[in-house]
Amino acid sequence: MSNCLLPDMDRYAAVFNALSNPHRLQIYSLLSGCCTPGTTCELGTLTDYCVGDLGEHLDIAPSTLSHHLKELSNAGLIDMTRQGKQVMCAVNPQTLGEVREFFNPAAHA
Amino acid sequence: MSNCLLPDMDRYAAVFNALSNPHRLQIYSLLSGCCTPGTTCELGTLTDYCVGDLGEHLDIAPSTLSHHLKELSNAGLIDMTRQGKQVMCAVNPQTLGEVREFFNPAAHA
DNA sequence: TCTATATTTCGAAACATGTCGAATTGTTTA
DNA sequence: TAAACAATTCGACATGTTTCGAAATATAGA
Repeated sequence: MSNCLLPDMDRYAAVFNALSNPHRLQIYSLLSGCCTPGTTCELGTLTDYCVGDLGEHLDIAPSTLSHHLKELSNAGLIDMTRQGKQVMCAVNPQTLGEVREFFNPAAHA
Repeated sequence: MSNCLLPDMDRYAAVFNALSNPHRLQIYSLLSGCCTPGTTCELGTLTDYCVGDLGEHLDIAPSTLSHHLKELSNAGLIDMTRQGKQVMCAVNPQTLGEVREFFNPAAHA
């Protein structure tokens, strides 16, 4: 059994590309539960936000936000599900696990 | 003490940007010691390569390789030091540690 | 000093990205 | 059904990225 990651190179590159934009990284951090305004960091506490609530933290046009969310979703970093008028966003835990392994491959051997 | 990462958002975005290109990610993986040709994965075994040796794995022009190495270096992901005619490249362990914390912040609390 | 080897810098072309406003789609409530 | 709210799609523009070849720089050895 190999930990070899080279075959997945393009997929990991796409994941890092999704995190390479400050706005997208901020979105991902918010969903990761890091530094919710008014709280101390409760890391590992994944938090759901609807698109509109995310927008209140970001100072970008709704269309731009939508574009960034699509990129995060396409990369597998977040899941988006409609609930009534709103669309809820959440970290995809499986992809988070894969990225952790990428940087810390010995830890799961 | 807070694990808050928001102040470092732009820096992390720059790190992920450096890893967002398949060629750069392959360079970083080679230096990380993952999947050296002819070996099984010996992860955590950071490996040094000179620029020319990296180029033999990549099928890109030397000038392009040089550009990518500069990006990885600027992001703090690798260190480059000249040794005679050659320039040796190696993973910067501190930045690797910071990225690990980004995805696994509870682990060091 | 001259030559060979290793790497970088420069300039240009092709391509991708981030951003917005306007228009559109989906959903709930009056 | 009509209006209001939430989010997305589309088209356009400015900016940034990837790539190369040619030229320049750095080092070692004859």
